[in-house]
Amino acid sequence: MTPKYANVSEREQEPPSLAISTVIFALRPDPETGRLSLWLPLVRRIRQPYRELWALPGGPLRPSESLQDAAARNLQDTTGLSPRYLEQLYAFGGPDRSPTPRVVSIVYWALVQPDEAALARQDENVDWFRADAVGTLAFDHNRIIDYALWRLRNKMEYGSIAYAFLGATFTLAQVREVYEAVLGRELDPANFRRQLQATQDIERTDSFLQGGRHRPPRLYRYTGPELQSDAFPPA
Amino acid sequence: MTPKYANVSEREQEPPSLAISTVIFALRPDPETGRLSLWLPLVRRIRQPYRELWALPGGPLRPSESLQDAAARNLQDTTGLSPRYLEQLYAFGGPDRSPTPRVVSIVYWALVQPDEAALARQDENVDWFRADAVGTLAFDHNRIIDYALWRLRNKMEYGSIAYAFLGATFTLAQVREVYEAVLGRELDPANFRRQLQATQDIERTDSFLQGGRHRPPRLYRYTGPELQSDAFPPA
DNA sequence: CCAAAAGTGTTAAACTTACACCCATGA
DNA sequence: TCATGGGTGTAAGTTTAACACTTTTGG
Repeated sequence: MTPKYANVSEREQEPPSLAISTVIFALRPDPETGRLSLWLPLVRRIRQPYRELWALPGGPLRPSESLQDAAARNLQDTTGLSPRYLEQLYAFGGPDRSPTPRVVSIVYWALVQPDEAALARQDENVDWFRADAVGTLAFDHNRIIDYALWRLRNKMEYGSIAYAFLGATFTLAQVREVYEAVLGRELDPANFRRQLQATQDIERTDSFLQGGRHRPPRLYRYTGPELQSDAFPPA
Repeated sequence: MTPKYANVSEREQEPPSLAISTVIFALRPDPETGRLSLWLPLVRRIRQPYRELWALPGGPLRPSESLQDAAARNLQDTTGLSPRYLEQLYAFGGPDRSPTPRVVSIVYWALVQPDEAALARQDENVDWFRADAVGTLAFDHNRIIDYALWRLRNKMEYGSIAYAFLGATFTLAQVREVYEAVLGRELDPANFRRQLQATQDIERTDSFLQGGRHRPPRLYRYTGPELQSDAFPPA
């Protein structure tokens, strides 16, 4: 048993404060290659510490809102989007992750659909970056993003989160593109399509996506369990 | 956008306080059937709210310790054991999980080896319970335990955490017993043994476990990646 | 008609699963 | 020597993975 306070200076420290941050992922085509890739919004810090550096969107927890609600609000404020998927990532709280007053951050990660062009919400202090090229960020935020990426890829391996990136209907090739963008490797179209169809999570519609350069692919609809639903993990 | 404060009473609330709690799992033989089952220690609350009810061990975060360290200390204090495995579980922070002042709890889960008989550390206010029969606990602690169990079983499916329950050497049948106790179903000994041997995580020793009633089984040693290592997930 | 993506078929290899069987020991 | 858990063998069923092949559209 250690004594209640190791020394006087500790006794006089304030209790650590709490903040909520969010890693928001969206897929958008790379302006150069045209292939889908992962992007996320960052905000520029306007005060010390780390003033002028980019950081994850975040803020304090309000008295009456749940952790999840705080994260969702966060996301709404910085992107204007509603999350299709929102889940707690991790609580970061090392005594040295922030200079001076200690901050414990509970971090959420979210997936949003980009097509709503709301990606356009950029200004001097909010911008989107490729997930694999964010530069040096404030605090331990690079580490946080790495972890979020790891978790995203993990979930992808055996999950239905892919649909959180897509609209109400989609082609099987689009689902494959999502997987390829997130996992960073190519997948066999033939086998992939069969694996998808083997899960009961999607259902074919009678529509086809017109306007492509070749044979129009059939559209499908997600019918599996509620994505993200709410508050709690058992995903 | 919601207004900054919904009403005056909210403005006057204190910021939520932070606590660390720990779900500590150990395997011990059931006093009746003799088969291994999951147990965890709980502490009796000595103050309101929920006075006299059993609850997860926990306490405040000290100024200079990391979240992980706080959880480890917690565990040391209540069981006298060091965790072989300790990982963050989830942060619980609904505005209504505790009457009156709001508390955000960052919960860890741990696996310990029971053989050190330190299970004996029981007194009026600390006792061990079967994980599937804890009764009604304080706060949302039943829910937390359910989630910890879910996560444990999940990790078990494709992981090497099983070894965290065992000593330096063990028989393959012991590993199987761990799996059976946690997953709650029987496994084919023949196939299970082969699957274990197929992973590179264990290595055979030249010793055999003597004293059984039948043919002495060979002892093995874990040689895979550090269990639990520290601070961070990428398990 | 041609290029290219959509979509189907086929087969070898890998991995599960179930269960028969032999082995070695304490009693 | 027998009962029992330790340990090996094996064959059917299922899943994965690679890739050839047919279909349908826009140009």
